[in-house]
Amino acid sequence: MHILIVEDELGIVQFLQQGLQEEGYQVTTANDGSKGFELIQTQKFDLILLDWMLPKINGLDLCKAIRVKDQTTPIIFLTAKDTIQETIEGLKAGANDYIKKPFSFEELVERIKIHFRNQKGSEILTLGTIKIDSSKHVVFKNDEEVSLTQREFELLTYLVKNKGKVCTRNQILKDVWEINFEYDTGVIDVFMNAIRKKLNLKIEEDYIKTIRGIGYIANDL
Amino acid sequence: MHILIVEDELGIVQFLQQGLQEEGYQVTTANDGSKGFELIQTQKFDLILLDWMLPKINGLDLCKAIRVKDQTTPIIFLTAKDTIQETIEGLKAGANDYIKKPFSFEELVERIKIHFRNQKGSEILTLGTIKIDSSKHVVFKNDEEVSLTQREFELLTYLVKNKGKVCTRNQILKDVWEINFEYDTGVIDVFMNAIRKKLNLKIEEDYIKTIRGIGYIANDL
DNA sequence: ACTTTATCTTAAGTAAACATTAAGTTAACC
DNA sequence: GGTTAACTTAATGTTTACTTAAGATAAAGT
Repeated sequence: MHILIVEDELGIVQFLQQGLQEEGYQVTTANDGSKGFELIQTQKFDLILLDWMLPKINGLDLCKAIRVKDQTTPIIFLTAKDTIQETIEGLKAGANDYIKKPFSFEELVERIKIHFRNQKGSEILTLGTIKIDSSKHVVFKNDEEVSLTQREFELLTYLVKNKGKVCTRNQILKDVWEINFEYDTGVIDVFMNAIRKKLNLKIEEDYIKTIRGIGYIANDL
Repeated sequence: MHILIVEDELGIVQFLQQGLQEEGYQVTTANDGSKGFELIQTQKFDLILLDWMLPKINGLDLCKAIRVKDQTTPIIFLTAKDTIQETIEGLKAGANDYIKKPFSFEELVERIKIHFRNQKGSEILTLGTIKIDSSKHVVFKNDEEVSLTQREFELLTYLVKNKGKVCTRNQILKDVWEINFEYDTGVIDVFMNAIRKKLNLKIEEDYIKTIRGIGYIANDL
């Protein structure tokens, strides 16, 4: 789960980043509104924490800008403003939640969890920095989208689902290609090559290793 | 949209009921926890407003009891308690939001809307610059009306409702055409072609992408 | 170090899936 | 009952992915 923090006060940023990372989240930070906006254009986040008062683009405008393109990613405002009118403005701009400073870290974590539990099971498999979202049929490496064909996708998914276990060529042929008889073909090699190329995986010491004479194995490092 | 209010202070109940009804919501009330629990067993609500201090069963226990059976209906706590520890307890029990008394009616309404907009049928669906008004059965692209036939409309709506998720050909055939068996037909292609033509969507890099070998996916860009 | 064998890599041929058009069929409306 | 619009089927064209095959490279065995 990848969280973006857009906040200019360094103390708060560090406090949040450290705390959220300890909770197991991947955290990216931006110290002003326009930097935050840039990050959102290029990367995919699962949740956004937004300060109200920000240099360059303020939180409210940033929130509106995000919502033009993306209505789904949860946005939580962090703010010292505690007038009701401004709370309402934020919610109207498309925010999903609102926490007043000073807030307790525990409460923030609980509120974050609420938004994640609302996002129903989109089953995301991971292999190191590789993410596979089967409902979207999309693969990310370091949050960059990589386009795979049907077979490439199936093969990669198969290896990742069997992470840590050696998959023999015959098993792969049986489960991915549905070829149930002995058959000498080089198809697997060709697809492995394509996957490694597209995901930029080195043959030696990377997430997918070749077990000579047997097959392949996937592993987080 | 049907809202249940579980609250024992008569003044607040009346204030909320009247206000929410003016906003167009259907409102049902319960003045203690056990009565609220009974209502939930027998009726379906779209959102529940829950007081913390209640006769018979308190709000926290009621919340837990609801969540045993139903994990999805949004629950918002209304409470005078403002200690962080208790806020957290409420969220952990499965509540989705938390408003401290005294609260502004406007803020409450905005928070209610947040939970509804996360749910289904907000009547107007959007896909980038495409707007679908399902109640009026009308589609706009860049605010220009586009006339679609029944099936075209259903197919587009289906894809947009499942925005971000791949819809397989079989799913589409099942859910839009109500064909539940394997059947080789090219109907989907023909309608996709019609939709793309009418909405002027390019095959590459547009709101509706083809996932070769699987189906189609709609996405805001 | 040479041979053997397995895997990697590339390119070209083949097959499958999709896009597109037109014609045929059904259903709705006047 | 005739006419129109919508839906489906079928045929053709186009694109993309899959497979085969063959040469290059790397690992294991002698």
